[in-house]
Amino acid sequence: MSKQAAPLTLADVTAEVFCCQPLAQHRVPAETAALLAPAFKALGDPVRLQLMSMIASAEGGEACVCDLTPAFNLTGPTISHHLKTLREAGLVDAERRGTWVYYRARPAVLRQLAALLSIEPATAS
Amino acid sequence: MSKQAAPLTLADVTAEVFCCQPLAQHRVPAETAALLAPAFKALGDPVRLQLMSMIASAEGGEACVCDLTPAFNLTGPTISHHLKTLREAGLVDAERRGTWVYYRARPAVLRQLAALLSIEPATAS
DNA sequence: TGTCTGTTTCGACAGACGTCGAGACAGTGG
DNA sequence: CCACTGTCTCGACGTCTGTCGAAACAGACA
Repeated sequence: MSKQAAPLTLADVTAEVFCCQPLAQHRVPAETAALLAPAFKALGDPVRLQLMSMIASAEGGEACVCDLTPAFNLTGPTISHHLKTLREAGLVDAERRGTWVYYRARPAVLRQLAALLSIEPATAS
Repeated sequence: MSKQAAPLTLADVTAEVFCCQPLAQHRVPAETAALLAPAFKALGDPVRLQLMSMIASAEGGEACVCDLTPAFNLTGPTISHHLKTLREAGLVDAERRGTWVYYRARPAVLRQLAALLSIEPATAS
């Protein structure tokens, strides 16, 4: 059961725990890169980027698949596939409540990614 | 010459000009998603994430391909391919000086991406 | 000029990705 | 219990991606 072999993804990480120095200050080590790259890859599709935004900006902090799907000219299975990708990347959590499934963003993970990309205004400017 | 058809990438944008509201505050419109997704996609590979970091954190703000390549167990052409990807994503600029080619990060673009992912600490928490 | 080193382009290949249709599963309501 | 709706999984398809080796290109230097 406990597949130790699985390379450990962001989805497993509590995200508060581990930390990222800004990209431009310290070289990202290989393990960190391997951990974080899938999250960026997940955001690297226009549809998923919009999905992520719709979920993160939804009032109440969560969005129903039934609201997400009609916003695109794509079939249900395709949207579901993209949502799964976001889930596996650790960017969102899903919860079923009755008939509908709700997705909500994981702010801590987004913050980590933002911190990694952050660039301090040039020293003393 | 002026291929209007070309969908306009981040590499063309001055990056100071256009702006990104944080993902979690306003829905990212489709055009913005199409513009920014390639940048995230480019960062969505562990090798490129490390390359980006090595370039951005290099002293003098630039890194030589000759320093980048030996840091990976990959062939020269492969590294060159990844650097091209970063270039086309608008994340880095390249300049040839004599024998060597130097890459430097485009901080404005990184800042844009960071701003997009940034999450304000929950209002009054 | 010719040769050498550093970098990129080209062509090829296996594997991953985005999309779809069909079907399976979950919950609600008759 | 059965039908209906919402969501996900499965299998398939064409395309894109990461990697390589071979070859082309660019500068430096003898």
